[in-house]
Amino acid sequence: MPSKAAEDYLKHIFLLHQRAQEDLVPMGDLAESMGVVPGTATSMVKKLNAARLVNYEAYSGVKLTAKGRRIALQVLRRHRIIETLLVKTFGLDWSEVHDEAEQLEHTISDRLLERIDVFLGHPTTDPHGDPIPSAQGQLPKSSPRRLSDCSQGEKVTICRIVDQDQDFLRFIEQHGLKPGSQVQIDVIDEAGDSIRILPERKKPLIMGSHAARKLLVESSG
Amino acid sequence: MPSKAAEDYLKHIFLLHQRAQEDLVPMGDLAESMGVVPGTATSMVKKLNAARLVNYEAYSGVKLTAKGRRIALQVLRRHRIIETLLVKTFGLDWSEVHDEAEQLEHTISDRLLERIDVFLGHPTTDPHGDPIPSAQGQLPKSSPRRLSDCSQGEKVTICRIVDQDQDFLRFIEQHGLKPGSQVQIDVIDEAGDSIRILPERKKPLIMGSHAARKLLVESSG
DNA sequence: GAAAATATTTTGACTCGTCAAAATATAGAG
DNA sequence: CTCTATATTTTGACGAGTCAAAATATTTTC
Ligand SMILES: [Mn+2]
Ligand SMILES: [Mn+2]
Ligand SMILES: [Mn+2]
Ligand SMILES: [Mn+2]
Repeated sequence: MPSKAAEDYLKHIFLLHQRAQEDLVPMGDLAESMGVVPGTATSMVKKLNAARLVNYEAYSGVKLTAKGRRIALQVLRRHRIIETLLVKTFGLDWSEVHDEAEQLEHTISDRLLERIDVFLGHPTTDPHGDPIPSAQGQLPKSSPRRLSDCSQGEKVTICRIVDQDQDFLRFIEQHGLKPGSQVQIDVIDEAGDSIRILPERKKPLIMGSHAARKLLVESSG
Repeated sequence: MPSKAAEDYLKHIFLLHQRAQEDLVPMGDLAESMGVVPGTATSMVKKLNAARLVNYEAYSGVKLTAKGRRIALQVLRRHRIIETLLVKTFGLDWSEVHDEAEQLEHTISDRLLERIDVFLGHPTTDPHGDPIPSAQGQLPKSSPRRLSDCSQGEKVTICRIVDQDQDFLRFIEQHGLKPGSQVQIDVIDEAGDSIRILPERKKPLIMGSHAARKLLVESSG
């Protein structure tokens, strides 16, 4: 029943809520994330509130109701399954599937989605390592560390890249840092705000800690 | 650049033009085909006219310009390739893919479409036997006969069903009359306005000539 | 060839999602 | 505590796509 726009708002509220520890998502953050002017976010959120999909407190922020959360997770599931299909089956580059999925997530029927899920063999993570919610809306939770928090000499496996920016993803790919790749932490330069890492097959590289914070890892072995 | 609605109008104008020998498509027909009120069709057609996608003559009708035709064929290509994907790859029933494709045809990028085309091995007809326009907008033309025009005793192969109605398609399927199936004309009952046919593996059936007109065939062998 | 029937266009209104800019509330600095 | 900076909401407007119903044009009928 919710419109495409409404689905996107719910999804963005969910994601912003996840990444900030705050209970309420501020309207400014939501507007920025949605790429709209703040007043637009306010008016949409009021509609979502009237539809009992969010709880909205003026001047404080917004959070999802159980119903809103359910829809947000469904949209996320669609998005990530579609991305997986585009990369695995049709060979699109992982850096270019996000925008396509952003549209398709609102267009594909439940029936088709489940067929695709079966076709892909029920994948649990998308090409960026993002977990795929189950059809029942369960999000397999794990708490991987950030690459930026690892200690010198450690060997870790990249498991997730939390940034959809095309240029960043291409950068990551060029240095062989896709989910599943192993790297060793070579040097941590606190003063220089950077980290030097040794990918398995590619050349060593130095990346700023801001970028390193966007790579999630788990211990190898 | 054209909106989803505009794409659909162009497609419908193209299809109506094909099926009627008239040069101009009347606004009433277009409105009915689009499922909108006549005034709505008029206002959209005026916009398409302003965008040089159609030539519109008040109180007479509308026809596509070269540019409009190009877009219509692209949309048709998308639609039919998507239907093929849904049936062949994801196993959806051919009677239920039309509505889904009606949406997806406006959502999928050119890049993805070409990947899907490659994945499917460049199909030339969709699950209903409708020809798929080439990427350059060439529509392989053939002029198959109608089942209703066949003569008694003839053996023919069904090659196309020109009706997207779910119930009709399910009826066709139940009697083993999908594109590719062979049938023999058993009895032609002019007075009763019906035709009796013998499918290969299924039971004989009698269908009205209105329905028989929607099945296109070619001579077997 | 006039009257009636039918088709088309026009007008005015509505919803949705959006922006610009004004009004207002809240948070922060001193 | 008061003033200023920042965040949020309100207001008024817009384009897209649509409908209902009135106005008008065209076609058919007699
Ligand atoms: Mn989206
Ligand atoms: Mn992703
Ligand atoms: Mn469509
Ligand atoms: Mn078809």
